[in-house]
Amino acid sequence: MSQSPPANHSPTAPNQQTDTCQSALPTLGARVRSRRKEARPNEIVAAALAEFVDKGFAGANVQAIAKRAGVSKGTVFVYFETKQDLFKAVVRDNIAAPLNTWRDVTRNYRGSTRDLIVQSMHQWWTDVGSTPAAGISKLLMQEAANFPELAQFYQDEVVAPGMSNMRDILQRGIDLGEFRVMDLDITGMNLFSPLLFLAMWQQAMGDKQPICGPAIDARQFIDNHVSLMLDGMCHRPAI
Amino acid sequence: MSQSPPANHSPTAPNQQTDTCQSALPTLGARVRSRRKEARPNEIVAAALAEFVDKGFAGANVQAIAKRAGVSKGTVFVYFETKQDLFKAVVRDNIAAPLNTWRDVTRNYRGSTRDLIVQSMHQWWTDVGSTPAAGISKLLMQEAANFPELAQFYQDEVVAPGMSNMRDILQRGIDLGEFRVMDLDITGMNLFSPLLFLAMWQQAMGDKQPICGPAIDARQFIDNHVSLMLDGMCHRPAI
DNA sequence: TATATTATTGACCAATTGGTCAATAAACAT
DNA sequence: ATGTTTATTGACCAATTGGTCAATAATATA
Repeated sequence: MSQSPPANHSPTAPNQQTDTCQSALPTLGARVRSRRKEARPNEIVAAALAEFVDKGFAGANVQAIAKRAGVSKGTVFVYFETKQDLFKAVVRDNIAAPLNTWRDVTRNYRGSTRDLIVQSMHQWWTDVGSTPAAGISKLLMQEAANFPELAQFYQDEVVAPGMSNMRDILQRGIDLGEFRVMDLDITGMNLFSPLLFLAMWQQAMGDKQPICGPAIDARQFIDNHVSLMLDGMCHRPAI
Repeated sequence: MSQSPPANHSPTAPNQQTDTCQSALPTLGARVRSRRKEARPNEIVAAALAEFVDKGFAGANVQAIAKRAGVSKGTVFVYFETKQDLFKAVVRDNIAAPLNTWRDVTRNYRGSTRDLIVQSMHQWWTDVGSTPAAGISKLLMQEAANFPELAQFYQDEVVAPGMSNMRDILQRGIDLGEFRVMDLDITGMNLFSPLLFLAMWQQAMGDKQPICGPAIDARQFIDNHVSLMLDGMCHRPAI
């Protein structure tokens, strides 16, 4: 599209705002244009993550992303064909890495399954739940309907492996005689969903303005949750 | 499509798309314009709920809302000053009602607290979690940062009363000697957050395309969750 | 130093869309 | 029938924004 008779410039020239870049750090003497082909994609994706998590896909502004990344809008479209492609790159780049290291905890664990669950959850919180990457969950929850292929990707790359890990943990507890027999899928979700919820909640209400009532302490939340899920709320004598 | 320089209009008249209404049911012989001042606001809010939940605030299109409501875009702006005002009306109108009837269950209950929890959760799922109103939670999770006053409103009108209800239930269980002593706030969130998560999850992945792996059965999910939270996963003899 | 290469830019375009308002037609009054 | 009121409409405007591309300046090369 666009026939663009550009010639020298602005032949018609009415009123038009310009897309000024205004790099983040135009300090005196600093190079005005820097050429760093290798670094750009990651910087742009990082900037885009923040903007998308903040505003959602439709609300995100490409120029704002460019500004955050310290480049012009044109540069963004050099490295990513469209806004949608950039969005997909953001999702893909931010969900793959942490999951594998998380699963390794399960495989190499020696102690009781109770301790494994506690440690596994704290680890997930440290590596994912408390990081900007947790915003991806919030984001996909909103945009899943508009990006079915991304939802599928998330399902395959995050949800399925995550649930598989939870099943492994529960099965280990059953095999070792610690836990009673139960439905592994449902119980896995019951066990893990409060963490996902807390992550999304803090993304939405958390460190911004003090919107939410009392801030929730993640460590206390997790410990209390595990205690309830393993021992229950009812009075019962220890075995 | 179609510049339509119709009749006397368009003095300047360049190329311009028209905002056609195209009412949902223009069946033959039907009145083309109907005047129903009283019914409009509710119809528009209902249509807007669906659109906002689907697309988010920024992604929602006022004309699409108007079409869903069977009116023209102009009519929407007769009843609501701006898109933001409409959004606020949607939130306000869809969260107040169900909560009160939900709390009544707690007040009037005679049986065991265990049964109260089970019934209360199933009731919430029926009245809220499984209805379009649950989309509000998903929506606010995304837009809270951009609408701090709405987030505060949600906090005051939904979160605080909801947590208060959970505290009442847990305290009842403790007073009746059913439950051990625990932190009411944290435990309340631990107990309820899986339901909220499931509601948002099904809003995002649920009945649309079969994106998600296996569909989650809410009844089974709730029953399993309550069983875990009250009795725990560990082997223990009944008291 | 001079020349070739290319990463980066920003003015520009085209399409979308929140919001306006004079014209219109459905109800009501006489 | 005739006139008055007003709920509804849709053409229109103005601002925003995803996306383009010829010009530009930072490198590499000769």
